[in-house]
Amino acid sequence: MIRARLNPASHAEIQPKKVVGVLLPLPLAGAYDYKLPAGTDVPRGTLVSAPLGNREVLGVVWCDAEGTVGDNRLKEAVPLDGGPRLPEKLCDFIDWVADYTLNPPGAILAMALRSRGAFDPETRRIAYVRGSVTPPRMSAARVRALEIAGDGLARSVSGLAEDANVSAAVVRGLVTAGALIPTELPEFAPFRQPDPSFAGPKLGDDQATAADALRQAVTDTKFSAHLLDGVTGSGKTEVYFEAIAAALETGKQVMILLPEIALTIQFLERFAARFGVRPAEWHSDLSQKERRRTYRAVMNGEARVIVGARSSLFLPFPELGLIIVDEEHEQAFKQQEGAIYHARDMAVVRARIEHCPVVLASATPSLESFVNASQGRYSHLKLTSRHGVAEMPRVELIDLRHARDPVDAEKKAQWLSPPLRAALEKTLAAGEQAMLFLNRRGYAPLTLCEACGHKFTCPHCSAWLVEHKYKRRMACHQCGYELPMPSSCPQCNESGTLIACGPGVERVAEEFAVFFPQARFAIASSDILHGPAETQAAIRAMARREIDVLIGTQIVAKGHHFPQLTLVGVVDADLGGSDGDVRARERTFQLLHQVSGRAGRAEKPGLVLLQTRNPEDAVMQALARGDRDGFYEQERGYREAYAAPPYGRLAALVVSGYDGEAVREIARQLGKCAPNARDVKVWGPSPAFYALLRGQTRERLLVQTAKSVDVQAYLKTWLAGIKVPASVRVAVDVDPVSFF
DNA sequence: AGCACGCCGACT
DNA sequence: GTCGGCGTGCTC
Repeated sequence: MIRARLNPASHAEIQPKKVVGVLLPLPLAGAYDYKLPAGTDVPRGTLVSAPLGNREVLGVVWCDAEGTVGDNRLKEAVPLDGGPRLPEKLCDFIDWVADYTLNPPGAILAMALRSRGAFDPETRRIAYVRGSVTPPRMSAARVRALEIAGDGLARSVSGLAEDANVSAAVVRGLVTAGALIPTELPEFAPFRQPDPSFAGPKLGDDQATAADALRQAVTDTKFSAHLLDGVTGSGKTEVYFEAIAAALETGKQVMILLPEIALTIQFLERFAARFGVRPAEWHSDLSQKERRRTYRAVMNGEARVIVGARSSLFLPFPELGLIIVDEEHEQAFKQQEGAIYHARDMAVVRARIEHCPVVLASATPSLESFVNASQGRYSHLKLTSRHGVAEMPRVELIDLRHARDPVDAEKKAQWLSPPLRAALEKTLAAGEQAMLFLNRRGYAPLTLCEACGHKFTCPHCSAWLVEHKYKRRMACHQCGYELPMPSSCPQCNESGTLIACGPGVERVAEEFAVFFPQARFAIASSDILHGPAETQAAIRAMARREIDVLIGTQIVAKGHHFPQLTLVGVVDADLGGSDGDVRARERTFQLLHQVSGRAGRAEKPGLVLLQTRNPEDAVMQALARGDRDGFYEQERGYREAYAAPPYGRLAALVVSGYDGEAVREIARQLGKCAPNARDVKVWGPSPAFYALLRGQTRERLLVQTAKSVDVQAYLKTWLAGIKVPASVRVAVDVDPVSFF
């Protein structure tokens, strides 16, 4: 890091050096006091280079000096060259998130500074153009290189070598000979600007109404929150594109949050079709260089629209005018590692701080957003009709308790019931496509030995090993532990005694192939399709009708449009039904609703068959009746009755560490020393769902309070009363969404 | 997060 | 006798 020294004027020493609080991107309790160079003062947000121990770290001028450390011990922090500064509203946001999540502010700051070298001075690229000299000795390679360079474009040595299909040595030789002349280019190519009027929208009536409301909200330049609530295929994206257009027209920046990177690829295309260029991206897969480029472009305002994962929340937008959270109900928005936060909720907070609107879009909103909208805190923009002529699919339940094969059936099916098979047959005969959905990777979730009862479990996690027939291995889905598929039982050494229990997508596919040997099918799950490119290829194969049936997990649940897909079969609709999680029912509904939305998106009507053992269950009934709002109302009622969120607050403490006894001891102590307070209940400790995860023992405590209680204050008091050894970690999860 | 300081096993 | 394992603790 470069320390810029100001000119040491002779009387500078006389002036007292100003002392300020500097926040370092480290999990320290608070800001550290540093002196500033004599005669200087800089505002909050200014980036400095600060000596810490024997090294020099990046820091941010944050607050007034605390004065708790003696003046003689204070070191000097030097503002970076060029005076780069984080926007003050970002600093406010970081403080807010730190307070809310009970994390040290430095840990949150670290998330906002996740681009190494973002503040280093910009370098220049050397590129070469054709000069007037032609060297006396010309080879075929030289001729080719100079011919290519003759177009006037400036190229790097390697760039020209590649374009002309010559070696880099040839190019370097031409440089030495003076035939190529060096020029300087900016370090990065500039971002191309999205054009709000590139391709005007074609909106239906309710889309236009919603779009107008959002355009208005953007031009109001004040905080507002909007639930953009529309069934699958109703065109939510086109609607919020209009809000984006409005933001671009008024010179504001836009942040778009998507739950996972896999979805960004097709999003970029849609965006480009509307605005002429792809938006800038921000996610963990970016290279060092791309991060630096994008971070700088956001900070200097060159990047107008950023689409990204939850970490985009902490980018230094100087003039943010709109935040979009698409698929706002998705659990992937909840960061579970390190600082635990919910990106959707924090997006609302950032919008409040930035005085700009935030749009939460979903076909199946989170109950929290649904309640906020119905109570008027958010505007509720409903899109009711599907695009064009498509209608919502018919949903029917198959009661697995009765829909069995006759005992003497020749081929006895285990996972595909007779009604589902009949529907598949009919669909295939009509030349249409089908999808089978099972949210479980691999062949079988449990393998056991018939002879001795041995169950295959992960040595590092309290989880079963899942057989993957395709890879011929057993794998732990929690930590990635794998072993080759054994042929005999490791406990009793018997061979041929291992039996697969329960279905995974691979097993459903195997059964499907037995019944439909002519049908072309593909399995789509994250361990078979490696990365977005392969996923995209499978989706394309389906769209081109090279496949009749797609058998997949979550990854096929959203965002794809297959006009010929008229049947969706859900192999196990009860999966993940009742694990004591307040949100389990909501999640089942959301997932199945989303999967159902894949059927019948063009002019052909769709049919969805849900195989269940609980057809009376409210979730199944609501899905079958297509009564989404009825389900939400009922769910809202439960939450209210039990003072569950959003009618009460929850926070979890997760105690973890490799020393199981130490973990349980700290958890016990925490349970004992929980302060008594009005409207606060503490549950536990009890082992977490995965009591062992990646070798670490995990215990959980749950705090449930009335809405009026200051949970953060309660937790602070509680945690202050206990000394935790370094080998044990206590993570605070405010507003937990899962109980794993 | 680094990096140092500090107590217990296999090496020149 | 030392080099070095990573547990614990501090950095304005």
